[in-house]
Amino acid sequence: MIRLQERGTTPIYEQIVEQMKALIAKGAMRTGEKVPSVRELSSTLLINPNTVSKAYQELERQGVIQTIRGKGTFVAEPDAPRMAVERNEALQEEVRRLAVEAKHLGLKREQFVEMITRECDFLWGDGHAAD
Amino acid sequence: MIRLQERGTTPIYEQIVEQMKALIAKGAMRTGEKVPSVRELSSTLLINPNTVSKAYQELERQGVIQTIRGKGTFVAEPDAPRMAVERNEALQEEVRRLAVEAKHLGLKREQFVEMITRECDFLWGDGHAAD
DNA sequence: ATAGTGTACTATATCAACTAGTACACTTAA
DNA sequence: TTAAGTGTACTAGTTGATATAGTACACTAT
Repeated sequence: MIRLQERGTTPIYEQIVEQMKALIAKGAMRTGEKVPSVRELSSTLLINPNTVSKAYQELERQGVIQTIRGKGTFVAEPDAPRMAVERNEALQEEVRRLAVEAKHLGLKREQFVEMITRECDFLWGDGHAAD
Repeated sequence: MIRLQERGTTPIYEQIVEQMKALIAKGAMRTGEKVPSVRELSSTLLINPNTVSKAYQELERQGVIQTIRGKGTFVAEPDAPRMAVERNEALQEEVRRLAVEAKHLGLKREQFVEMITRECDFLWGDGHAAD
């Protein structure tokens, strides 16, 4: 379900955040579904419970999941993304970075756009659906 | 020319690398042009010369600039991107991350594609030129 | 009661990033 | 030759994020 990369400097809690968001975006986990408990996931990944807790707190801060004390943690409803303004600007900035990187790699405009389009097909669907 | 963000955890040397690549991709600096010396840039940005040196070494590793001992550092020719395979895979991965983030932000497919297209227009040119 | 949930807290260890200072090898020009 | 400017290498030290370990608390469900 979640695989950690030992190599590289990306923090464990960030890897959990990204992969959890990817699973939800792909539809592998759906709204209201229960995610693994802090202790369960920490024992599966052989890491400290505090590290999982930190990841879950970040996910909740972004509105991706919702925690209920004593019950557990669940996938939140996708209607109200929090910090939308700041994260939108951050997304803009990352798009710029990626385009610059693509050009330095020698990619042509069509190659880059095609790379994006392929990923969009996977996430949003192939055709031109409403969402 | 280069502006550092105090806030945030992004290392200074990485900010220099990214901004320098952006300047070159935009055409603000052209092949063969001299870039500021290590000591000059470090004194301008009020940072340690070693930090600038580290950024320049990373840029040379990526084939973006070329250093000549005793003479200075210059924008390299864009013909031979190094580490192309690894960096291409890294670019793929980042594209996935961005698409996931965009979907979590509630963006529709067309909005995301439009955001990309706008940046491509800026870097590669508006029309459908060969490059 | 008991077990399972998320959370909070202190303490500790590790490592990357950054700074400071010094020194060396090289190129260019006076 | 001398002086100034280039990139580079090295040691030493500080800071902050990351992760771990251990303990404890409040809540929920059975």
